[in-house]
Order: sequence, then structure tokens, then C-alpha cells
Amino acid sequence: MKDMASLKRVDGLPTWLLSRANARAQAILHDAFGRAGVRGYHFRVLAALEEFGPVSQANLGRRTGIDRSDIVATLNDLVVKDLVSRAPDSNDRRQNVVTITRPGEEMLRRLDVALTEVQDVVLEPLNDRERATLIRLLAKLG
Amino acid sequence: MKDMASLKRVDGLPTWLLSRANARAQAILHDAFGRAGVRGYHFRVLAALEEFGPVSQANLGRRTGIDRSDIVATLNDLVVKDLVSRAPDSNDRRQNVVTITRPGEEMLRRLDVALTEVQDVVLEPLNDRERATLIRLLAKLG
DNA sequence: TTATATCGTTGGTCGTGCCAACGATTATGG
DNA sequence: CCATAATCGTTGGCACGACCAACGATATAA
Repeated sequence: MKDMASLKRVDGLPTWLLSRANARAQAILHDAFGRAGVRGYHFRVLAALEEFGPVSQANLGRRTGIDRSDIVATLNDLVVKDLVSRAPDSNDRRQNVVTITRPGEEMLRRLDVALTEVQDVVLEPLNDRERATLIRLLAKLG
Repeated sequence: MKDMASLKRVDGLPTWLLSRANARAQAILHDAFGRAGVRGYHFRVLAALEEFGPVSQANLGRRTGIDRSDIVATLNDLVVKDLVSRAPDSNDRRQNVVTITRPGEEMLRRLDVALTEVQDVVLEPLNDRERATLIRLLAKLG
């Protein structure tokens, strides 16, 4: 959202504050990811692949919380960019085995750096104590 | 998002916690609004109309932070539901004058109740002190 | 009066998140 | 052993919030 002259009716409401804060955070994140040529889904899939090793698409979906159908599209992108390889599973011909490639791992490292920087930009208005408190409360809220 | 077995790489990151907490909050809100037959845009437009009185669509967009083109679609819905009336401005024939109707005001009152309840559901995991702190920190973050 | 600005509107795009259904394959239970 | 059920990848769709470009009509400025 560009900007707005805050409505009395929503101003200060937790749901509103959450959506504003999140919008700002996601904008910064989206920007950083965009500079690396990826979106959130790409990162999550790469992260899951590196954390769990080669897995089927269905399992990838379960571990990332991304719908099977969206996993397909995300993998299509990643395969084209050679960040991931997709091969039929010889033990179960229903499944594919998805593996992160070397370029994929390198991309992930770059994204890690970007991600860390983003956190700092997002939390910039808060001091260390406030940051810790916010994280604790948000985690409780989850 | 249905659920997921949290990735090490994102777990605990402010951007992630914010997005999770917001997703939960918006799901609850979306649900409550849905039961009343409206979406977020509808509420924001009604709220702005009641707060500022009859205004043009462009001004409605500025005050709500909603794009002009989306205002058009939102008003189309609201007009059909008789929650709002749209008439050409006789002083400036480029503009329309948008006014909230009686049914619109009644709807707004119902939405107010729902909105208040939603806040409580969203904040349910926190005690009063924590709620105040969260609100303060989120506002700072905005 | 000519140029510029604003208005409503149409018709897109994007990202995230869903859901239904299909053919292919594998597992399960009578 | 065979029928039924479950799972897989995939296609194609929808919702929602957010944004953008461009149009004709109208109004304001230089």
C-alpha cells in the first residue's frame, strides 16, 4: 500500500498494525529477494531441500507449507535456473526426486546474507530489548 | 497456510514471525468479515465514508490507501448491496459523490462488533501487558 | 486557447494461498 | 489375486490485496 491517512476505525487495531508491519517487512524482503531473482516460494523450497536433502515434491510441499500445485510451478522456475534438479524416483514411479544443485546452494548462501540484512532493516526502529520482546510476543501469537 | 514443519532457516526470523502472525490474524478477520458478506476493502471504504462523509472516488482511494481502480470494483459491490450510493457530482462532472446509506451504516456497526471480537481472538495467547507491548512495538515498526 | 491535470473506468499483472480433478502408479483388504 | 483406496505430479482454476498503464471526459493553468 502506497500510503494512507489512517482511518479512525482501524488505527491502532492489532489486526491493522500487524498487516501494516508485515506489509512493510514483506516489501523489504521481496525487494531483497527480487535483486537475487527469486521469490519467497523459491527460497523456501531451496531451504527445505538443503535442510532435508532430496525429497519428493509432495514432501517438499508438506515441509514448506506450500501447496503441491504451487510446488510444481516453483520447481519449474528453479529447474530452468538450474538451482534444482528433478528426476523420476526409480523406487516409486509416482514420485520425483528433487535435489538442490551446486548453483542452488550458492544461491541459498546469497539469500541467507540478504535475509539477515533484511531482518536488521525491518527491525531498525526498535532497540535490542524491544526486538527481543517483539520476537517473543510474535512467536506466542503464532 | 495449512501448517508446516518449520524450516530451520526461517524459524524465528522477524519477517517470518510477522508473516505467520499476520496470516493467522487475517484469516480470523477474513472469516468474520465473510460471515457478514464483505471483504477488507468493503469495510475500509465504508469506514472512510462514515468518517469523512460523502467524497469522490479518488479521495476515497487516498483516504483508504486503496487504488482508484480497486475503489471502482469495491463500490460496484457496495452499490449492488445498497450499502453505498454513487451519484455524479454536479459541480465537477469528472467526479462521483459516494455516500454511505442507512443499510451501509448498519452494516458498519455490525462490522465494528465483529472487528472488536476478532482483536480479542487474535490476542488471546497474550495477557494484557503483553498485548499493550505488542501494540506499541508494532506501531513503532509501522 | 492550448496544454496539463484530474477523474472514473477498463483491463491487465504479481505474489501468496487455496481447491478440484485428472491419469498414472502403488498399497491395502477382501 | 483382484478390486478399491491412497498417493503422486500436474493442469487449471479462484480469491484477495496490491499495483500499473491507458483511455475518454472534464476541469484548471499558462
